[in-house]
Amino acid sequence: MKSHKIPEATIIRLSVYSRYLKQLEINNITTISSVDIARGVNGSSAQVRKDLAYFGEFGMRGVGYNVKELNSHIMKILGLNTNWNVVIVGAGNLGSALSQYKGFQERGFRVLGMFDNDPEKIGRRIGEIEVYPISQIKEFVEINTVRICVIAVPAHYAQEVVAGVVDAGVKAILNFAPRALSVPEHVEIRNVDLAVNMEILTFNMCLNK
Amino acid sequence: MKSHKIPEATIIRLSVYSRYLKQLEINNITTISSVDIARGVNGSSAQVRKDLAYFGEFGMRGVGYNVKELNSHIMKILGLNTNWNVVIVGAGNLGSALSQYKGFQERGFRVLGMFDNDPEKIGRRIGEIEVYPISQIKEFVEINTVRICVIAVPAHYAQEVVAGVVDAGVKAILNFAPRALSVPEHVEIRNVDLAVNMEILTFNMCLNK
DNA sequence: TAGATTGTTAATCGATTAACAATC
DNA sequence: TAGATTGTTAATCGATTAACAATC
Repeated sequence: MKSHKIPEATIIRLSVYSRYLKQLEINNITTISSVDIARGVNGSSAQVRKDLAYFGEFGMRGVGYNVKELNSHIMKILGLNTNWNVVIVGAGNLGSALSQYKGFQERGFRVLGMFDNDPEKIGRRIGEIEVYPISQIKEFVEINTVRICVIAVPAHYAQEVVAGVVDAGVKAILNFAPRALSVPEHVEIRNVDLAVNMEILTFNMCLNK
Repeated sequence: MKSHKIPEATIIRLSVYSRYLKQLEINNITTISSVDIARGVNGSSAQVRKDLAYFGEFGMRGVGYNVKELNSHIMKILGLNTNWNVVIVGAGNLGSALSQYKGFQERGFRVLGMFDNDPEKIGRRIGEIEVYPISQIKEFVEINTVRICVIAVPAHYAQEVVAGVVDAGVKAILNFAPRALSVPEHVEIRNVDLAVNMEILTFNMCLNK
């Protein structure tokens, strides 16, 4: 893996390619060209080849890529050759929905537990997943080697939750709270801001008229 | 609004600034500098000023920006000086959670109805919001002047849903299904891919060791 | 006037696209 | 060999950053 400085956009696309390749695998397609990958994901073939070139040579000139092989390379690049344990903080509507989200399971993300501070919610089960008191998160994360935490709490709690889970040893945070959060340098964070996405739509709709 | 070609990244940031400014308003802060906005959203002050400069001059040299005024300008730029009617297709866990999501309501997005093809779900209510049969979506969208549709169905249904809602007159789609969708040119689409976000985290975690 | 902060320009940086030699 | 498609380089395009004159 000759990682020099990989654009984040490349990583996003690799993840999309991977899902598309998985689909092809299921349909028993064995070989595909960069042109056809591009078609499948609404991209350009030059970009597909460039994205892959950051990591090696996975194709065969004149032929294309072996679907299964290429996907397995990409999965490895993304760190998905192993399962990842996840906890979710916030057992509200969003947190509960995420705990059941099939798209996580399919890609090897296992939600082991949810955490909340509401006595009403603690002890309940959402599907297979139990809601624990937030006070137990540190122990839980340590015992279960959890590296990823999803934050689905109201915005004004989010920074406090970060402090707790970072202390517990979490290395990556997926944040759904609409607020900028500070994390130590060794912790990865990504914000999924649902309203922002809506607002890009309204902006563009307003432009086009 | 001197829109020439605005980077999408700028729109995303405007949306984030806006939410931060709202917070300041609530705390009765009346004036703020680009440096302090940047601090509040983990950005740079040059970028804040550049982003705003695409749309006009909203500040006062030597002083800064009036919080309330600036936010009102940004809201207008984003098309948020009015409410938007929304329907959600897919009344599963994710769709249901989104229908209750406070972050949408706060920004003027009103979810008027949910649609599904599962007889089990049709007729149920999630909070205030009723689940209707998908067959009624066209009529519903027309009667209620719905412009935005959220797609929260399994990936293999998504393209079919697009056809239906575009036909019904929807102008913008927020897609949670992990699949590339084709839409006519006059329809805006944005994909929120939850697994992709997780995978950027795992990629980065693997890089850092 | 002195200090602060904007709006804007120019320089830098980075990502995408196009083109093509290599090669199956 | 002819046709196809990769991997890679160079050219283009676009976004970010730095710097500073304008001005409150």
